[in-house]
Amino acid sequence: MGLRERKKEKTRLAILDAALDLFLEQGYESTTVEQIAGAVEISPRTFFRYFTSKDHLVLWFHDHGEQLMVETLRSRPQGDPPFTALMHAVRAVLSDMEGSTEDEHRRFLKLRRILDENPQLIGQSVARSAGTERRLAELVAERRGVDVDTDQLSHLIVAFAMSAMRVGFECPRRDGSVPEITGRMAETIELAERSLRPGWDL
Amino acid sequence: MGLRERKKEKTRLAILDAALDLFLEQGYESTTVEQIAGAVEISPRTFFRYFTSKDHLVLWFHDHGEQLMVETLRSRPQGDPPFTALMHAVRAVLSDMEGSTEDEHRRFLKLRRILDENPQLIGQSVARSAGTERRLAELVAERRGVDVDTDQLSHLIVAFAMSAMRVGFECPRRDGSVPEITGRMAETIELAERSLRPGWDL
DNA sequence: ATGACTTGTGGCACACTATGACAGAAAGGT
DNA sequence: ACCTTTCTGTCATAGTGTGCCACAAGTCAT
Repeated sequence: MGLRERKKEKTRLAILDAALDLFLEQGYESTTVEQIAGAVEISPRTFFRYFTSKDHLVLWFHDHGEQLMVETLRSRPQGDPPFTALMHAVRAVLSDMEGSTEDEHRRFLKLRRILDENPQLIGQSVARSAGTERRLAELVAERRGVDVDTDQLSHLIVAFAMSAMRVGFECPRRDGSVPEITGRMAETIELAERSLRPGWDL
Repeated sequence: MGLRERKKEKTRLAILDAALDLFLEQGYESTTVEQIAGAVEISPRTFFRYFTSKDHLVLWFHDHGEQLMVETLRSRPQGDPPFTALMHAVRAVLSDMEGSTEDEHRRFLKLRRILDENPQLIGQSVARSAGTERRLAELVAERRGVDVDTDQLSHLIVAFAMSAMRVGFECPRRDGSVPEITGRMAETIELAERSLRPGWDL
């Protein structure tokens, strides 16, 4: 990896960290792109070359998770029932989170606090999920050998799986360390699995 | 109802209709608030007094549905299992849709086409749901006699119910008349009910 | 009807997000 | 060193959304 790419990654993280801190200090809405850019000494124009929008700062985590889920789902054996395969994908996201660096944990916890204080950002995050669900539904439909445009169950399977993940992520008892949070998310996932009739997703 | 209120309602609908038509003609993104305001001969400033944002034009339907769901949920007997009560609320939205005027049906079908062509708007709509889910979760938690801030199942019940509604609304085979659409949504809801283990929501 | 009172409207200024275009700086490869 | 590719800052611009104030329109007395 050349100097250029290392520098870019460094800038990306500097922007992210500066933004998260500013959001926590003075709120999301009242922090401007100009301030963020100023804090890392880049021009506002350059900011938009690293993050397509201000919202994107809070969605980077989501984007990472989505990519991981899609990859995991693809790698699961075709014999797995679709919902089971999706649950593996969700657990892959949890493991990834547990296995990441201290810095990333800090960012994640900051992000959580910011989302907590700005419900409209949870909305943005959920909005992002709409696209994710579409992509996952295509994979599930392929597994089930049906047409994604006409099969409702494929969509329902994905929607339930994402619901479980989201509830585990955002819902109750928000504080704690990363392992505590992932632990609780795992509980929610199990709760969802227990709630469904065996064989419903075939 | 005085002249003033009638006039306001008329303006509101004029804005809505003009906007929906413009969105269909030339796309959502490339239609500006100035154009919409021009089409109904009001100032752009006044537009924002009727709709808080451009997005809000596409969310008016969602807002109406949410209000109806909350009211219906409140009116269901406390003895109903929570998910059952929610399903009644969803069905109330469907009946309301079927029972509304021809004009409203036309608006609804236009909106559907617009959402279909602009996936990011589905995202916005889903984002709106985040707030709705929170409010519904509070009602469900109350029914179950638990604390909404610590009980995951209450949130999961709501998330599953809203998933079913959303899948039915946006997913497969988008065309058709209003009764056809509500009919398909009803099917999806039943599918969701069959997928869950009896008594899971107690 | 005439007046006083309340509410809606238009115009203006303004802050902010986001994008296109171009020139110059920095990094990569030879 | 040289040339190419990629990144950066500056400038201009479009569009959304809000506060403010004067004015018009609807409302409600007498």
